Amino acid sequence: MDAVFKALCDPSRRKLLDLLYTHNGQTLGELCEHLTMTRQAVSKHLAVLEAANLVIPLWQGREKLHYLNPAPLQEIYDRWLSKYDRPQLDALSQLKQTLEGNPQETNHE
Amino acid sequence: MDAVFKALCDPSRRKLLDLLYTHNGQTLGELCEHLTMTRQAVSKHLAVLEAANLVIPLWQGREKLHYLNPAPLQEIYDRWLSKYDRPQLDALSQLKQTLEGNPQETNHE
DNA sequence: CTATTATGCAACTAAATGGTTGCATGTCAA
DNA sequence: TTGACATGCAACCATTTAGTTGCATAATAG
Repeated sequence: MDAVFKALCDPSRRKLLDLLYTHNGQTLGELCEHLTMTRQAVSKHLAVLEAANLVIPLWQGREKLHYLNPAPLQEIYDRWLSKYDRPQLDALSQLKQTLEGNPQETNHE
Repeated sequence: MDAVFKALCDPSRRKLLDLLYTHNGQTLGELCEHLTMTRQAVSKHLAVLEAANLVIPLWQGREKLHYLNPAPLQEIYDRWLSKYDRPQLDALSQLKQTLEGNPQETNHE
């Protein structure tokens, strides 16, 4: 899961995922057209995405087609993000209660 | 949003969020007890989390209480992650169709 | 007032990161 | 077969990052 978070923290890599979202199965060359860095730099980013299993490559002759795999994103949500989704966790409401001197479980002693 | 992704990519910072999830409003010193690095290192991590608005500090005398703010996580999901949640985007099924020679919209030409 | 406690600030270091350039390899087309 | 095209590999560089140590400041306790 660490590899997925690492992969997502770079904006260029998130852009690559967005590009594959709108047009799946693109080659390295095609993806390069939408970024301002060299082909090798894009290739490295794709390697990181592949290592996180977010992109699955398929060789077709001399072309390498890149396919988006959203499964790790789903896992990130299910196993980490979803537990923070409870609105009652909202810090501001808790702060308000703290400032009101209203002691409760989640407060510091 | 970039700040939030950056904040999340470090496992120590995710652990801090988890610690605040289980016990909100902890001081720097309390949080340090659960990590193996120096107080200053933890302090830096908390600064990153504050910059991303994931942690909201509240000074109480000489103690700084740290409160979890899950709102940016919700935003990450709503504005970025949620669009990848459609199962039909699954790369493997697309690859299968590609390999079956079944041309479709989402394919490369 | 003095000690101790909780935190902040600044400088430094090692390692990771994001990018480059140059060259090699394999596939397709004429 | 030859040349162009798509990609990979490796070395290198600059910046960021994650951590350290040392010292400063402010609040509480005795």
